[in-house]
Amino acid sequence: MLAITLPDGSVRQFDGPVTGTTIAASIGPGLAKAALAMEVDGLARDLSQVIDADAAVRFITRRDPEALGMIRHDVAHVLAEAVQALYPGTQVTIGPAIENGFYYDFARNEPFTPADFPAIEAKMREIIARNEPFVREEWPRHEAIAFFRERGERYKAELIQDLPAGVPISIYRQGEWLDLCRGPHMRGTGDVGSAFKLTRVAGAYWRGDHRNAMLSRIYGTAWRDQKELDAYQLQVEEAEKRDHRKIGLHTGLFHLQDEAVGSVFWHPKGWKLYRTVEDYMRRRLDASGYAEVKTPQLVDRRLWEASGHWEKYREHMFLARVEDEAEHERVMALKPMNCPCHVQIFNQGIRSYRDLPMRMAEFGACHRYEPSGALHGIMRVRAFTQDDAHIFCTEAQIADETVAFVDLLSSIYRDLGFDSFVVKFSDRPASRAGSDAVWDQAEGALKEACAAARVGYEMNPGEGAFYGPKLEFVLRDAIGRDWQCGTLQVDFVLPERLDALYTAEDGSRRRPVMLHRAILGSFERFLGILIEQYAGRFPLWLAPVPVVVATITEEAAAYALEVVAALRAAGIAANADVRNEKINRKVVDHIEQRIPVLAVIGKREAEERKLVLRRLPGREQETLPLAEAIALLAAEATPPDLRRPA
RNA sequence: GCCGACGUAGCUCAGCGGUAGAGCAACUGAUUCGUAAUCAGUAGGUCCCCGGUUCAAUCCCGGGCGUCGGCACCA
Repeated sequence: MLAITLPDGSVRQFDGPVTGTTIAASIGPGLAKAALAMEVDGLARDLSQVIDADAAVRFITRRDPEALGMIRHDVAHVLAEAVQALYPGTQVTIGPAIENGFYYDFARNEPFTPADFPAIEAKMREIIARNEPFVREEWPRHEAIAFFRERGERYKAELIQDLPAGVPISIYRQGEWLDLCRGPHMRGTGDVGSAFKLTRVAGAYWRGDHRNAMLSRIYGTAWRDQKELDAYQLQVEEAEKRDHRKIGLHTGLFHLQDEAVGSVFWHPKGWKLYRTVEDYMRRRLDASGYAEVKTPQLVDRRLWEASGHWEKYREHMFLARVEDEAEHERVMALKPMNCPCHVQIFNQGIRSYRDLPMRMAEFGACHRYEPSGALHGIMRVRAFTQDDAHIFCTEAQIADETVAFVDLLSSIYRDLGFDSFVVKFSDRPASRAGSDAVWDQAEGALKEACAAARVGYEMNPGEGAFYGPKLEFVLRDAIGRDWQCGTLQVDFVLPERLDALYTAEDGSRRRPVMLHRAILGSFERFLGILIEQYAGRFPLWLAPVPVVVATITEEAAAYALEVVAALRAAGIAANADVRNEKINRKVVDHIEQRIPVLAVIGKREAEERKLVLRRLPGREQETLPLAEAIALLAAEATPPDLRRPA
């Protein structure tokens, strides 16, 4: 006898080992039809799996959250079978479910192109229509390896070989085709349904290592039903409209061009936005005990050699070779970061423990020769400005400084419209400076500080900087891509390399710890994300043109110019639109230009000295006396930090 | 950097082995019109660059540059 406990607490007895299929059937025909897989004592399993001991069982149906992952995983198998059927000689590798879909990596001499999709999708629908059951088998390891080797599947053979000993080698069959897979799967290929679509092809390195062969990856999306797929595609289209590259160009914020790849040409409106954010940041830093500095752009290679950057990042630095009068060549580098220069300022004179913590900030313009494939709009560029600062402090001060930093960062993100963000903790990378003991200390200090600041984080193993562990504050763009913006890095190495010292209370000379920290990260990246966050329609305090005053008739033009002057006097960078166009046209134009507030005036308003305010792209309007309207707009155009009582 | 796709007017895009087209924008004129595109006209292009094939290349081929999507990288 064995007892199966169901989620509602009820218990069913069975004479002997049973499959999920049998249990589901015993509960009812509806469930028997709906159950795709099950969870046995909390672990996902095939429905066909035999249960031979008392267990808690929960059935997974199409409605359950796990179903999406299963559909995507199963459709990846279907894709692999279809591809091997159509393109003999193609080797399979791995094909996981991912956010919104799935992919499968294939090894094939000739890469796929989107033109191949219709044929592949048609073949996939055939396989799904056949509804072949997924059948799980466990094979002895050597047999599995021999089998895949014989079929020329060297990647699969390698995968099996590298599976840890003791892990069962499970094989899933779907009709004639089979694949190594951990499972679980749904009942058969028919459960995949028809709400899937291949989306793109891409190259991807085998096992994510650039020294390995490049495989051909096919991405797809898959959903429970057509409605979900349609909704997803609509969402993707909407997200694409928020793309900062499109909005930036369209609303005249900036442009990029071939003669300065990776550098931004900021136009007047974009630069206004930039300066608004910079001014805001400067006020926040001033109020938080930071002292701003400015350091050289071109610095002799000696300093980069001393800091260790030369050895590790020379390839990614812009160099300038100059000859002095004696024809000695000097190699200078455009600074790729600010920290070594900040240490030079710290090292001037003799520092006391009384000077610590010393918070040294710079809006530091940096250049890095980023690999061409990494460039992305203004989010990943070769010339950028960091809101950088280095806090020179004692080990004992790390926790307090981290707490203060996280508070400041949270407040700033909130002001700028980001209520939530992800924190990642990146610990020691394989290639690093400093001893393990120093790393233990640095990672420990940062973890303690996180606890003190009550910051939850996810681990990002091996992703720390070469000189120390880091916290990354990650924001997401419109298309769902994650970007590291803020960062806090603990560094015991650079003070050592650049010989930073202070005199302690007991008169001894000690090394300060350096905390490298940034909140926006780079202005370029952050503004790119900000544009996507607001779809180019900023709150009044950020908008380069917060208000446009549009006339209905030329008779109102004089009043319009007067209103604009009054708005500007109140600190609102308003523009007038007195073009000889219909008001309908003006409304459309300013919606497209992402102007947040349109003030419409005609003869009536001019006579009554009023303003009609319309929040674009909305349709509602309110009519206010001029002074009242200006006061309202001025309040809204005030940066949030200046709105708060001091 | 690697794999793939793409590069035509300011923007969005169509097109073709016989030296290019639309819509919007620009400019000119008319219209002064109360909340989601007024009408008419004019002008605008080394078809990314360099080679090659061809009687002839924007189109085909090779190389380069750039952009886009991934991968790798991200001090």
